[in-house]
Amino acid sequence: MRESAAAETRPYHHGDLRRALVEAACRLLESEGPGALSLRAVAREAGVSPAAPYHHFKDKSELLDAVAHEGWEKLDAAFGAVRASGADTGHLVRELGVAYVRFAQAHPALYRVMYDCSRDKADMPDHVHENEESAYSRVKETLISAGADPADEVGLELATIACWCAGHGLAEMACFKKFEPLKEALGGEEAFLRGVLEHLGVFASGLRR
Amino acid sequence: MRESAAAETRPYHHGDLRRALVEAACRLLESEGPGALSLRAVAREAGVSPAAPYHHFKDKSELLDAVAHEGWEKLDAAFGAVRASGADTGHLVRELGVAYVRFAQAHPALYRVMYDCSRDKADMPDHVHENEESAYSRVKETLISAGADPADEVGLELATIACWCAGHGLAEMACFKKFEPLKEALGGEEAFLRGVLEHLGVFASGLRR
DNA sequence: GCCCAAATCTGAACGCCGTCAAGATGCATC
DNA sequence: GATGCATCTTGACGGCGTTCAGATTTGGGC
Repeated sequence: MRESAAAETRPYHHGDLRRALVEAACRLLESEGPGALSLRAVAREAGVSPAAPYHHFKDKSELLDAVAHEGWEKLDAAFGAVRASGADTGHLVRELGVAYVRFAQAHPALYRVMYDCSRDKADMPDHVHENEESAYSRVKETLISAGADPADEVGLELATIACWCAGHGLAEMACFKKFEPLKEALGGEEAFLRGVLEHLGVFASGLRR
Repeated sequence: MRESAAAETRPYHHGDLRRALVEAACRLLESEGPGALSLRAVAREAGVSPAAPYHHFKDKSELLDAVAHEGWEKLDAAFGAVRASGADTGHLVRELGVAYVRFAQAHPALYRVMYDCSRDKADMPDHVHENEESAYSRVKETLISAGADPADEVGLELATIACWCAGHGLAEMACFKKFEPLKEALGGEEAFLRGVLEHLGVFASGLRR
């Protein structure tokens, strides 16, 4: 059994317990929510003793880091799909914003873990800093292809952060029941999201100031 | 001792244990961070047994709700101070945004509890819905006094949400070390905050579109 | 093919947590 | 002064994160 894993490092006893633990954690996260994500429960789900994870992760938080990393890569992929979908450049930034919120809504518990980890380390995950394929970099690229001046590094960075603020803020607001009447009045969630993004200005014309 | 409290309901044994517990929780939150905020630790800090809180709160989460409520009222007060400071209406919305981020930075643990509670209940706290003195309402009023059309209820609500998204997003981004070089390049945090807000469009002219 | 050191897992234990039931304590009213 | 009730304590339960000693498996050198 389990031939799909055990591909890269392949440790000793279990096949690849490290990977198995991360997958078990993601499974628990989707099915039971973030409150149910204890180290012991993950070990149980992976069919292993409560102490076993400590041979692969220093800490519970280090396991959560690995889960969060998985999440950021899924977000990267979602952004990649939007850019590959061939929407016209003028609306691409807004579409990334919508995709971001949709991701947060599709995986709310994972999204929460992602930011909890970031806050605890007072920074975004390493792979967002270094990787040119990261979701953050994709936003920056999209801003450039929408007409931003690549030479104005400061302005570009500020615009990227602004997009990120808007996306994260909207993702956290969109789940509040308080706004459901408004969503209905606008004829659905999609219209709500675009409505808020347009009122932020940046997303209206793809780029502005 | 303790004559400032014991004003409203005034229970029996302790003076006002309910209030004392909330205050103890806030104290722990400021001094030890959100990770150290256990029910038992709060009871210890308040000088009572671990089971005593259960006569005043159904749950740990109900105690946290009370702490969060305290936080939202402090935020209301901070917004009230900005509006009373007499900054000109054109920049008031941006100033509220800056004040929001400053609040989140001054009380990071409390800010986290405030939103954790909101997410758990899938909504903002009741007093934000109902109270005309709430921080949320103050943003809306400020938008009107900056020139928004009070008759366009949908547009006004969308603009208010947009402000809230921007503020919350910025508050969560501003603490990431990733952006420190940029802050230095811009000559300080204040410039960073205003820079991002301006790139969001809404805050630039107080209102747009 | 065998043995050893190292890597991996188990089992039991510690202290802390949230929560609950039963009993002690003190206030308020009659 | 006795009664009743809200309040607080004590002690217990199961679950948690973490550690450590010991059992088990593995791959590499002979």
